[in-house]
Amino acid sequence: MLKLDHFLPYRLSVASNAVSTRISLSYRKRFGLKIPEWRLIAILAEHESLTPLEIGQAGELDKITVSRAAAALIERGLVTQRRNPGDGRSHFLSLTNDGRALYTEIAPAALAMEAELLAGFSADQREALEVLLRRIEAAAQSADVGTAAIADCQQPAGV
Amino acid sequence: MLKLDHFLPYRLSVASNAVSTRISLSYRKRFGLKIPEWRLIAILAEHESLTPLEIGQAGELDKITVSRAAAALIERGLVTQRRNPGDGRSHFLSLTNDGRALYTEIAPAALAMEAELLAGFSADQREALEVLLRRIEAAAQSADVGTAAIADCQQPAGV
DNA sequence: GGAAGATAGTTTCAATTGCAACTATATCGA
DNA sequence: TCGATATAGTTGCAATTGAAACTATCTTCC
Repeated sequence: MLKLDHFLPYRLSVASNAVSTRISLSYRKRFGLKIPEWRLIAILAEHESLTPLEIGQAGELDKITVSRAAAALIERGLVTQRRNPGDGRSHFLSLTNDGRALYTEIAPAALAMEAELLAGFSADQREALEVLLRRIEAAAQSADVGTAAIADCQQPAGV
Repeated sequence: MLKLDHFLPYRLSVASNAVSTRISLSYRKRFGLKIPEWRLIAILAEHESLTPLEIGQAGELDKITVSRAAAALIERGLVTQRRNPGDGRSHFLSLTNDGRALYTEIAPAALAMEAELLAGFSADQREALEVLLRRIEAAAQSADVGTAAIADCQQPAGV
């Protein structure tokens, strides 16, 4: 019989919510960033210049979320827009100097938080955890396709 | 430097969202249940009769969520309320026969879904995953306390 | 070269969610 | 025993979120 307490989707959700709540609080309080905004900054920090579509693909964000996060960050002067010469519907986003400066502040804090969460885990355990999470994700997504053919599916945000 | 793709909170969130989305879709389509409603049913199936407060503690649901889920389930005749002789502010909730019948339909489906997600995982791996998730959850929550003393804190739902 | 359909991104509207305020009951202390 | 405070649960309101509709541009095909 099913025991909720040992049910994987439940445990996964509880763990993820605990982590998200903790991090979200911290980003918001210290930097005034919501999670999708932070995620957008992290992606741009790694990729220099991307279109909203590419950002969505890189960070599992739906296009609405990217659009709103980008608007907020542009407003704050952390991100800039450039025309995309190859496609007039689109545009490139990149970090401003201020955006980059903020990132160099946040990144260490984020890594410290991660370290705190993983304190006491061996390198092997960390590696194993990542692998397991990726496999579960893949299984859930492939199952999605079988369940309901969702073409332009929106995905919820998170950390 | 931080790589989002290998950042634990990110991976955890992405995996959890993938699973939640998949399951949520399935529960809603097949049984007309939202996630907190399903969770409430699962808890009552294991505990016979509980107050909303106890349900919240058992299932990491905040009191508002329990209240609304219970109202919806009572409306559908899947759950009943009984006075709590020991405390007039509170009441006991339990499954009706219909509720129990629904549970016996859903539980196997839920377990099948879990099995699908964990297909190819060894028993050791499953065990390890659960342990890791619990430890991360505990770490995130103990950190919470340090960050902001939140007494009657609300928690987001999930699967 | 222009109509038909596809795609990038934004906006609008409805549903969900959470906080804060509220009601009702219980407990504590003088 | 009664006033003050705490607790269980609900409700109102504001903020967040997502689906669908919309605008603008691009591509295809006649």
